[in-house]
Amino acid sequence: MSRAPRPLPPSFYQRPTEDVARDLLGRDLWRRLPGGEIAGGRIVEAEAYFGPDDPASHAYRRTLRSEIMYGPAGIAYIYFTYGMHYCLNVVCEPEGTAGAVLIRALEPRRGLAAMAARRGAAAIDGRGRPRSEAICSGPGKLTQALAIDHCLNGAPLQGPEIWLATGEEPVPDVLMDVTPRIGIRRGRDRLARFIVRDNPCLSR
DNA sequence: GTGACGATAATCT
DNA sequence: GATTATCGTCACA
Repeated sequence: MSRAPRPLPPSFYQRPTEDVARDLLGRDLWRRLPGGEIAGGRIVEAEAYFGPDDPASHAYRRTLRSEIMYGPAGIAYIYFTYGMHYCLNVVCEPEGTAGAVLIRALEPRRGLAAMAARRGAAAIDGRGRPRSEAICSGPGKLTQALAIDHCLNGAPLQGPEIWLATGEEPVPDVLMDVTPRIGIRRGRDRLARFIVRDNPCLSR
């Protein structure tokens, strides 16, 4: 007996950010692309960002941009950075407490050709086949592959444009690893990056 | 295989 | 005016 895949409910996200980040490994992220096709895959890398005590977090200071991290859980926080890239976060914690998880990498499972086409030459091999380890192996890559931009900032994560689901392939505890976060200057000491060890689709 | 570097614009001081 | 939760390309080994 198979259950229809159902989106993770807001209560999933209304917990300590670190718990959500760890629990997101192995879950599926799906996106209805502008053409209507469903694309996405399995989360293999995620980072937790906290509140006023975390200098790496946008919520270190409460500003117009970071206000969304203080809001209700279960919605998307998408920001633009380096003049070029979007990054996808999921807002966590009860309303009033800041926290979000940055989705950093997916193992592509569906819509590979469409995602690879959006990513360009770097995601296609010599024979024109999608390179699965190059499609969603980074926070900027996966938003490009899935057509995620500022228009989805604040969108609910229960669909229909974007949603997360239980996942068909859970991650065994022995394959989960924790490391410092990537690409930050302050807050490097904190172990808040969660990965599926040795997965070929991790970011660099 | 590694490391340096430029692109490019929103956000904040 | 400085900074940035990134990526692809280019040297060089």
